[in-house]
Amino acid sequence: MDSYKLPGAYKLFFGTLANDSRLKIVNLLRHGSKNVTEICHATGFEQSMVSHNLKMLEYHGMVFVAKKGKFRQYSLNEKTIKPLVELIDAHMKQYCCKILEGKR
Amino acid sequence: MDSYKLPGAYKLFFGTLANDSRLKIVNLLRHGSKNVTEICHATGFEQSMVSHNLKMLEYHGMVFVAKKGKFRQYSLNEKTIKPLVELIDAHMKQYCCKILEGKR
DNA sequence: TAATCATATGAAAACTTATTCATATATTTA
DNA sequence: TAAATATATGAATAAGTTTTCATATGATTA
Repeated sequence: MDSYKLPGAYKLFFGTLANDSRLKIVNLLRHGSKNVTEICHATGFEQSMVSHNLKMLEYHGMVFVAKKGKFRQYSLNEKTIKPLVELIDAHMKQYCCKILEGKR
Repeated sequence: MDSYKLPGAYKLFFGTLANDSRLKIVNLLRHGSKNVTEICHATGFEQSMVSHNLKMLEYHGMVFVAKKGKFRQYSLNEKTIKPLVELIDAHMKQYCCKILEGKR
C-alpha cells in the first residue's frame, strides 16, 4: 500500500463519498441503474446538481455511464461499492455506536 | 446494508478520511503507535492541529488512545484500515488511472 | 509548589467544496 | 427544421471544513 502516497488519491476517493447527496445517489443506484431524470425524481434533487455529482462519481470510477439515445444510464460500480459498504458497516457496528445512535 | 441510512453515518466516516493531514497521520501510525509530540515531529504539523485531527479520528474509531503518564499514545485501528486501504488500492488500480497519474 | 512539558479546546480566520442559476449542447419528435 | 426533452457546464454564491491562535488543563519534574 505504500506504493501510493496515502494523501492525494485517497483524499479524492474519500472526498467523493463524503457527501450526502452523492451517497444518496449511490444508494439509489444500488437498486438498479437509472438515468439522470429518474435520479432527480427519486432523490428530489435538482438536475444540474445531480449532473455535477454524477460527473464526480464517474470520474472516480464509482459509477459508469452508458448512452441510450438522449438518455444517460448511470450504474454503480458494485465491485468496489459492495465490499466497501460491508467493511464500513462492520466498522461502524463495532466502533461507532455513538455516531449510529446520534446521526441516523 | 440498508439497515443503516447510507447518508449520515457514512458521510462522517468518509469525511474523516477525506483530508490530507489526517491521512498522513493514519499512514504514519501504520508504522507503529506514537504520541502527539512524535506525530508532530514526524509530520511537521502544528500540535493543536494534530490534536484536533486525532480527536476526529478517535471519535470515529479509526485510532485508539492510551494514557501513558503525561503522554498519549495513539494507535491505528488496523482491523478497519488495512482492508480499507487494500480495497481502495484495488479500486484505484482498475478505475482511477487518471487520478493516480495526475495526483500522486 | 513553581516551573515545565504534553495535550486539549474554543473561536476566528482561511480555505475548500457544494449547490444554484443561467445557459449551452445533444438528441429526438412533431 | 422548429420545438421539446435530456443532460452538461461555468461561474457565482452559499455552506461546510480545516487550520491557526490564544489559552486552558493535566501530569511531571526540579
